[in-house]
Amino acid sequence: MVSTLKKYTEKQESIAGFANALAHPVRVAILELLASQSCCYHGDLSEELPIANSTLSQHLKVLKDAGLIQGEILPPKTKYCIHRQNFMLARDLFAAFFAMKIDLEFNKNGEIICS
Amino acid sequence: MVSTLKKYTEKQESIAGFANALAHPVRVAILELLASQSCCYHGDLSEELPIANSTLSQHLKVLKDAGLIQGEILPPKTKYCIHRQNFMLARDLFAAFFAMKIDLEFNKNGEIICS
DNA sequence: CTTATTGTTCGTATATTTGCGAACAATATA
DNA sequence: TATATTGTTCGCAAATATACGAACAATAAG
Repeated sequence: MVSTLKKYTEKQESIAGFANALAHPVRVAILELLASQSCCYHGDLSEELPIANSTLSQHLKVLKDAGLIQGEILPPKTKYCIHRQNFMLARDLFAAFFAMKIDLEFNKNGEIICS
Repeated sequence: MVSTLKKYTEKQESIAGFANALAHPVRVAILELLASQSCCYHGDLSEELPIANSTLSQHLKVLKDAGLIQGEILPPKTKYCIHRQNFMLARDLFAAFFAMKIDLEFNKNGEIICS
């Protein structure tokens, strides 16, 4: 890696990364389940979700790689929890992003007035 | 379509859909540019972003299909704006999602205590 | 009518995502 | 040691996503 030419800001990359982790409904569901129960075992999640066990493992890996959850192997079970600090980081990033000022002006027909 | 068996809730699907639109840094950048200038023409965006024109069109289509922006053809130019209502809807969905209660308990070693 | 301007769509190539079953790993138990 | 339990990883297939240049469409300008 000679030169790391950054095309986007760290923040943009971070938002995109977290968004990517949330870009599948089952992963949203997983996070909601983890949050509602504080912690969950793979087996608990498996019972609630309409996907194969191996597929669940993959989605959990995506969430883990994104930093939104953490896993702990307690053989023969595996315990997953929300990664509180990163989850809050994601929350703040999205909040800041969506707080962008959107100053649109409309004419009396409801059409947007552009400069 | 005989039966529409829903595997996930509407909200989960919506969050995943909006997240998918934000899952690429250039699309985050596009929204930031659109917000900062209220409106933008394709050409304005093209100058700011490190991608080919045709690629930009595709990303704009993703954002449009997700409902986050709206486009208006004013030949020979095309004007894009943030879709204010849907943008705010996305903001609220994410805010509600991230507002989930995460009640984790920790022991004195900083390890998470699970039920 | 020809040419220039501005974007979109098409065709193509490559990479990533998603999903599943089978095989495997690690431990506990009989 | 054999067996059961719990998940992960592997291998494969199908679908999507990403990117680009070329071709195209629509209008304005010469």
